[in-house]
Amino acid sequence: MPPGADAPASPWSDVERIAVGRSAGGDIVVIGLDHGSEVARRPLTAAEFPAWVAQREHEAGPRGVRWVWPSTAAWYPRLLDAGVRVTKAHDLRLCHAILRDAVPAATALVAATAWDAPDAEEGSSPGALFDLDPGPAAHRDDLDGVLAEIARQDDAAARAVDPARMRLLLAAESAGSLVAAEMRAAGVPWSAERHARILEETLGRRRGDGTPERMAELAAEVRVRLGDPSLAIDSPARLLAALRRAGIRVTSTSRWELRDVDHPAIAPLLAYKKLARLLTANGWAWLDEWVHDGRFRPLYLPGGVVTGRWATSGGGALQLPRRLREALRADDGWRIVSADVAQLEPRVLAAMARDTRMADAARGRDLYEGIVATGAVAHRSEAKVAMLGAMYGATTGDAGRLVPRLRRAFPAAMAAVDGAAATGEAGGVVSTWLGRTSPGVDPGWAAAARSAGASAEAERRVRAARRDRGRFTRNFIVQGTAAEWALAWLADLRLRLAALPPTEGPAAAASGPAFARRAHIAYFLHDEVIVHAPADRADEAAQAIRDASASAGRLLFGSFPLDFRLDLAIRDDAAK
DNA sequence: GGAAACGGCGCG
DNA sequence: AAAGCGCGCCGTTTCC
Repeated sequence: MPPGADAPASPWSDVERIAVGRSAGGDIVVIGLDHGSEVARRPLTAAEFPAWVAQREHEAGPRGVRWVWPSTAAWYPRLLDAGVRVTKAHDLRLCHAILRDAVPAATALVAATAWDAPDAEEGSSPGALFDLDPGPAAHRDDLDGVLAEIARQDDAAARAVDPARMRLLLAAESAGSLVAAEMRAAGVPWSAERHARILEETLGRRRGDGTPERMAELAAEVRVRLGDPSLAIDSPARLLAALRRAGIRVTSTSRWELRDVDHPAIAPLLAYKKLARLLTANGWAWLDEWVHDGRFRPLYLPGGVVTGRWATSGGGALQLPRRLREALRADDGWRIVSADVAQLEPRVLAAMARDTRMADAARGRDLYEGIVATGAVAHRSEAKVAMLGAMYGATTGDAGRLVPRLRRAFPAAMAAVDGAAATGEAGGVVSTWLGRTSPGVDPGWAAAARSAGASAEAERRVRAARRDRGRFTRNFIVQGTAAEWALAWLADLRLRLAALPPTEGPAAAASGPAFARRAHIAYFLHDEVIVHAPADRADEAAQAIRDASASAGRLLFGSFPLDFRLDLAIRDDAAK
């Protein structure tokens, strides 16, 4: 069944496409791609480009324009810096990667190697003195190359297993690239003062040597209680040796193993590790490096994870400790509107597997409570551990014991993940709902499989590798489809927010010219979004988040009767 | 002396 | 020492 066979037309389809590249002389060149386009091939200087884009968007009206460019990361920031946003894009680099893997028949894509290179690092900007080789990322800008790649991708999308779904995926991935660039431009509103206060409350003041007081005290305590005055507590190997000398039988120094040990050194050690983690990951050095003018500006990498999830580069934006979220504060006269999806992955699994029993369990309530209500398990915590176990491939422990109950209660959903695992174990490729494919097996796989009988050890390794891969493909279809839902959510949300009128209240100057007066997405973490909204637009922004989640569900899964519930809050930081 | 691997832990 | 997926980043250790 096509996605949303009975769903509204994609909000991302049927718009004017304009290709963007560079001439041999280095000028920016734009050219309309549609039959009879009014946009003839036209050179523009870098100075002219933003205004021309803005004018074209204006003329196109609410549907906007789809800008087909080599990479959003390379082209969009300069528009945003000029205060210009675009409606839609097609990111050739990101879409190349998807199509290359998902449509093996499109052999022309496999050969087009310049499109496989990552975007140039921000630091090594083009034009850096002595930089003789501009790198593959720059070669991609050549307009003739751009047009050739567009032709290859159009052809490949048409040959996809399901062209409609694939085009949706390409549009969603590209929309994600716009959101990523916009979030970087606007930044996460971050109070360095709050952050520093949390650090000092938790770690203590910094001593002369830079070590925080509280950490130094805890380290000293550990040394005393282990009877090892010179212990290098930050070295796992030495710490392990010291623990064993003290008669503590552990095989590693990780928290989950130390947790159960009864010894006076353990409590201060665990406390120390907790503080050390905060200091090294998000301490004063992080604050100095990453927060400026009240904003944290991470570099997001859409499609950076095999499943289609985003990654980040630098700053660890996707690993911010929960307790530091207190430092995420709205500007004066603005609000933080935050929303996260309740049980996104199980819901996505229910929808993609067309499991109406699981959808019934999920509708209008906490999905885990719904599972309890079916009688499959007795408690919410069991439902959760069983569900996670089903999606991750647990075989032992509580999860392994509970998964069979889910298999009986929700055969359709479980058949989907079990089938994906079986395909993976056999060396096959699986795909998400919209058609992103899992990586194939590496060349060593077949050779290893042949050697399976060679020895008991080889046999064991091959079996383990098969099971590992099965767990990966099992999870891939769920995590990857959840990432697609989230992209659809973001894509729809950014257009809804862009349609809200600008505030008449105070501007958020640090969010840059494109967003200083408008509600904008400030943070995204797999199944959670934070919007920075002017106070007079906060309610509308919250509604936009809800509406976008409903749209995303319809876009991917049509009328399949399942809701995606949100936990949503509008926070007034001034009131706290 | 720098790159890569490792142990550990933060997030979903 | 992980049973059970996907990441990034830190400090230490090891390798070249």
